[in-house]
Amino acid sequence: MSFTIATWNVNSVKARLANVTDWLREASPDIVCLQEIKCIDENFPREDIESLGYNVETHGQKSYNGVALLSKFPIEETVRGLPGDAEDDQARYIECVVSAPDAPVRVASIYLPNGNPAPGPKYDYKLAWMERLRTHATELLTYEERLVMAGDYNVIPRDADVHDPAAWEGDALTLPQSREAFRSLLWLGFTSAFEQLDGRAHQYTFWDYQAGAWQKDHGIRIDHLLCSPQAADILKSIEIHKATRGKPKASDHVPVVGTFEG
DNA sequence: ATGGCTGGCTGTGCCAGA
Repeated sequence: MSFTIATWNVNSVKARLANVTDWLREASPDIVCLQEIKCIDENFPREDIESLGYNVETHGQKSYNGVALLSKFPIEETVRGLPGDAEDDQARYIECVVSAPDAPVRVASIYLPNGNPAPGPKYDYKLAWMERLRTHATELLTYEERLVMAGDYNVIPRDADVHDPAAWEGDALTLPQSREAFRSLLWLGFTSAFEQLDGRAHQYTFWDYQAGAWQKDHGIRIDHLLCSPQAADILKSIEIHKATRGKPKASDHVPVVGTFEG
């Protein structure tokens, strides 16, 4: 039996509620990682989502950031916040164990810091956050279970993942240190779903609201699904739901959906 | 084009995003 895991940075779940519920109805993903919900847990439109058949876990924050995990399957346990820094109050990580068909799958919804301007304190925070993620992922991989870390990584992995590499030179999303930190995550043993199963150039997941970026297809690919070996073994396909970017009141990101055969 | 949209907020413009 197959199931799907999606990731989508919605850029405010309240402003995007109609887009989100429309897409959940049309695509009917089994597990969904949301980022940038931009609201506290109490204000998440829980009933609207639950009525579509989802269990809901949130890790919200006022105005900024905020992540959530939706699942048609039961959610057995939840971790809120990326371990490793008790001082960090930004809601950028939630992890759940979900009772997927045949076996549990551990799923993390990740909103990695943007890091601009670089250099500077925001870039330092980004790199420190990536190092904490690497440490946590290293521990999770020792469980040898199905693990998918999906989200907005705010890293453009290759020059082929941006319309004009020169225009992004020096940006925190492309700097060599950012790419190296992303690659070092993969080297732990993760499979990046798109690069493994598709890998084509210029397949974007984000288009800026400004300067007609969508109309000119000036995008970047920064939303990724990273799979542990046990998850990669059952990964069948990966799809970027580009059409959602053309809808009224669209998020600047689109969903990315992986299909797994349990 | 060193920021041209969009969202949140206690705001009457500013910060953040990528």
